[in-house]
Amino acid sequence: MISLTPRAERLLKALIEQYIAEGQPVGSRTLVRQAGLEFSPATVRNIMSDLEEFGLIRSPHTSAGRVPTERGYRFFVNSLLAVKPLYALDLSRIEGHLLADQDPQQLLESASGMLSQITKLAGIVRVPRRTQAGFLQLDFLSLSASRVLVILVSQDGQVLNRVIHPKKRYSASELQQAANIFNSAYAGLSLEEVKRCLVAALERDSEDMQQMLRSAVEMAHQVFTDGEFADDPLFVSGESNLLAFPELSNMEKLRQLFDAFNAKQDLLHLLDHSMSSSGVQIFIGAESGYESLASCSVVTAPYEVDGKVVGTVGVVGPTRMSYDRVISIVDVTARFLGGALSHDPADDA
Amino acid sequence: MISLTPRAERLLKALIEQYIAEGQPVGSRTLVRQAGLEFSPATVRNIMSDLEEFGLIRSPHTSAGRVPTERGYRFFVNSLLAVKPLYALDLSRIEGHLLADQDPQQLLESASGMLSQITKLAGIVRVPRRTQAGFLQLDFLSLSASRVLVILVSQDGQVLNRVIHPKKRYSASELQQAANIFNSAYAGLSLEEVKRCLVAALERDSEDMQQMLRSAVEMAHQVFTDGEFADDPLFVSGESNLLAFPELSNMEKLRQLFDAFNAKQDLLHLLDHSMSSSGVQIFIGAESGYESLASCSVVTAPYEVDGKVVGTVGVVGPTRMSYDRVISIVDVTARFLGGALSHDPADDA
DNA sequence: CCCTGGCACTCTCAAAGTATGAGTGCTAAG
DNA sequence: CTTAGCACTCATACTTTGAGAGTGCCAGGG
Repeated sequence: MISLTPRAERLLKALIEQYIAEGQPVGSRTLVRQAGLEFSPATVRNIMSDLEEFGLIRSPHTSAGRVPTERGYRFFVNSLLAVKPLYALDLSRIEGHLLADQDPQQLLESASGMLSQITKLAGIVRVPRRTQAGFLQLDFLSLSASRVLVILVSQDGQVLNRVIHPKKRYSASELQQAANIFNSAYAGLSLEEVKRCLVAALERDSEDMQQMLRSAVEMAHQVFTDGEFADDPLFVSGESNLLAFPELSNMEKLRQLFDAFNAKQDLLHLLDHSMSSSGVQIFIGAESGYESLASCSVVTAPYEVDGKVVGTVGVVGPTRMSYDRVISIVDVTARFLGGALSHDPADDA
Repeated sequence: MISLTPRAERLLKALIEQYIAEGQPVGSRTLVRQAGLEFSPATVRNIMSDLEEFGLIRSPHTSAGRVPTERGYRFFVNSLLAVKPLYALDLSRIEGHLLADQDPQQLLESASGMLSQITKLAGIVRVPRRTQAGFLQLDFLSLSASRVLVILVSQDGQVLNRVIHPKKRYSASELQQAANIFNSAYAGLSLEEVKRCLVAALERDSEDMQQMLRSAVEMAHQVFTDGEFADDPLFVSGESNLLAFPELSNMEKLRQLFDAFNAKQDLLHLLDHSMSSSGVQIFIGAESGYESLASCSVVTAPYEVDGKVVGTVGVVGPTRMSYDRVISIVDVTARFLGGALSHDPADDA
């Protein structure tokens, strides 16, 4: 554990705040002037020297001021940061955006857009995992002789659809019948449970199973396997905000970063990981463990629907970001979003 | 109309091809050497001088070679370009990508991804307008007391869903009944016709209309108005490919460009416009009419499903792109995509 | 009349030199 | 422990210089 004198802490805090605000390496004199410190630049230099030994700050080169290291940011965030309450303006903006429309998908998407607008960074929202949602209805629709459209609806209003190609051909009424079987058999279960039941049904000896039921199971199983959970479960917006930061103007890295936004793989892992703990989480630079997010920080917070954590909202930006402001915004957004998505018993009061 | 001597045309062609290949202003000597011309650099300079007067090429500065202007590219594309047949490799790659899966949404998305991969530019695909698709089924599902999930399925397998908030509360069976009314009344119509019918039904005096039917009409109408056609009708991919082009490394412009990709508004207009004419269309630089696409070119081709133009595929890149190659690729992609989406009578042969 | 070699000229780019200023580390005195 | 002072370092900006690429124009030759 790093332990610093109160003075050193104060200095580090001032330095990081100054650097976050200006983006330039900050020197001893500037720091004294700007932070109104009651000791001299020389003293500041001595303290800075200590901080540098701790690995909290570093000089980009011999005679430029100091810049926080990732470790410095981490210490700052852990020990020095006083999260300010949000301005009423921001609060009302968040609330306004999240109440505008109630369609879950739209809500999630607009949450992402809102995050990027307010923070001027990239906003990300992890869509609730379908596995946890409750099963509501399954539909089979015949599109052509060999193509059947399967529509799966969960209780929270999410709709998943996929075209499958069953080996055998089915009439419209057969399809209807199959759907009915499922809808009565699986009513009220979670999608995860439904999936388990399907696998179990498949493994059971099928001799005594109605031919129809068996086909239905096979069809439904096709829906549940293969890529089902990868169905665009992530909203990203405001990537272009990141182009404004000079520290990210390295084309090579920028490209990596944008590829990561497109592939979504890394981000998904990160968000899923963040979903397991509660409250705001912050990944500074390499802490995220993803090459593509080097020199970026990610601030996330899981959100709860009806008391259960189902997804995560977050923000991606350069390590030099206003952590206090971003943290509040992400935190509040997660709360509001959860609230807006929850099934209030007094639903339409 | 610009008319050039054959020699000047040949020279312009060589110059533009050289510039497209290298990205550097091309001088008289390089041109002679590279294109194997049988006259001297001095002669080339004289001709270049003429071409410059025509506004087909220009010098970035006094002593750099010449660079094509937009007008030059336009002339090149119109009169000089010999579209090469595609390499078998590319052909098979396109075909492979577009046959991999048959789900229409996935197909469109993978077409966009494939375009960006093969051209190393940004790929865009305009999703078929729902208005033209045939109506297949409508479903009302009650999510909670005041929220009803409406699922609309078109004959091509597209699924549209939206949550509405009817004023009155309905039981599950009432909802079912309403859906039945629609499904029988509107079977086989196009969505556009369905919409017209709904509006007409609303305007008709409702005294003699069953209360239930009336509510159903109102509900369905809610689905069809408000944002329905704006439902993400555009796939964009490979934006990050554009980061690799030095001519687009101006952060300000880059940002504009990426915002255009996100907002999708300008692109949509452009693609819709391109849908009205047939065959490959090319917008060079300012020709597109959109500020954000300045110094970019867009190559598009509409695709047909069952003989009707329903959407557009395209590619966005810097004005300096391999038009011949890109044109073939976009053209072929449009054809394959249309084919893959069409309902072959021998559907599952 | 068109082509070509030659030549002066222009302009960018890169390298090298120079000044400047911000900032440091160290030391010695308070 | 703090502070003032001083020598030192180094990035940055500016200038100079030379090289190289390329042009425009002219005058001679087919």
